[in-house]
Amino acid sequence: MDNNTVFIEKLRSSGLRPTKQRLEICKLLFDRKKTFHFTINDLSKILRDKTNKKISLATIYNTVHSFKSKGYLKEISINRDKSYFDTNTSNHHHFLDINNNQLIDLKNEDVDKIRIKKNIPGKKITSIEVLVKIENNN
Amino acid sequence: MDNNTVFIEKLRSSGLRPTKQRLEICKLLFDRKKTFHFTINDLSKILRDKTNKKISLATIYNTVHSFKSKGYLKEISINRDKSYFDTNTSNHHHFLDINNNQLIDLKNEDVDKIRIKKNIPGKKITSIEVLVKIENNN
DNA sequence: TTACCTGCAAAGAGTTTGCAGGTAG
DNA sequence: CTACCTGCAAACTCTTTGCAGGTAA
Repeated sequence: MDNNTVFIEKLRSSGLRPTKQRLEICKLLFDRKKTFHFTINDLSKILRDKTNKKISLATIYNTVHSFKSKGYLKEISINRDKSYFDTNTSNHHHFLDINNNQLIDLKNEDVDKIRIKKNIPGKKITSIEVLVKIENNN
Repeated sequence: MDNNTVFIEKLRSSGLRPTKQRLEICKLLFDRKKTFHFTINDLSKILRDKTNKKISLATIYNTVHSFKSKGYLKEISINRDKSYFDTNTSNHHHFLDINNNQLIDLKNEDVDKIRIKKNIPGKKITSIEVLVKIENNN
């Protein structure tokens, strides 16, 4: 199964038709070995540089949000300036370098298992996210 | 030393003159036993209800931000819709109830000490924040 | 009196939405 | 052919800023 088929499948399963623009987005997001952290604005700029034409924000937003709903992308809340997305959808934590606002994945084995000793009646835990802020040593 | 004196001191040490409006804000933020989590919008509404007049957003923003810089308030990033602030400025973690977007403090002893086994050369860790998302059990 | 503050309204940034023409199925 | 998609621009939300009159010291 080649990449293009995979992308079309990803789009269809997210309830989206495979269009030229969306396939470009897929290529950028999913055709890579390493995790990719990005904002909508990053994505828009990279797409413009790569394809030499503008893919409209409406398209980028609807595609990214559909992927997020389907679980193909994860949203990370690190500040309220922008939304950050992560192509690594597994459970994992992050470093945030506050000197350049860059996210770095922490593998699960890099963090001891976290045990929460408090329980809220009637509620269950759905996720545990650790954000480790780092800065230059100087 | 009565509360008012404390508030005036807090304002002055944050580089702000004690004005009627700012003292109202102090009363709301610091005259309480339990931690208070709020957004600027919450604060604005509560102040309007309490004092029966509108304290302008400009005043609320500049006061809250000065308190934050001085370390009297802490900002918490949980999503990009709004900025959340916390009157508990000690190191601690949070539950986020995703059914009602409510924050609940986790005392330090409720979470095992977190050890990060990965090291980024040239960088040092400045903080470790855990966000535990919870939802209704049903 | 002087520097700072307040309230208002306008400006900004990121995101979302409505619409008219275009494309996948 | 129909439903969905694209690009554009306008609308929205939260936050920040500029300004003119007001207030603390």
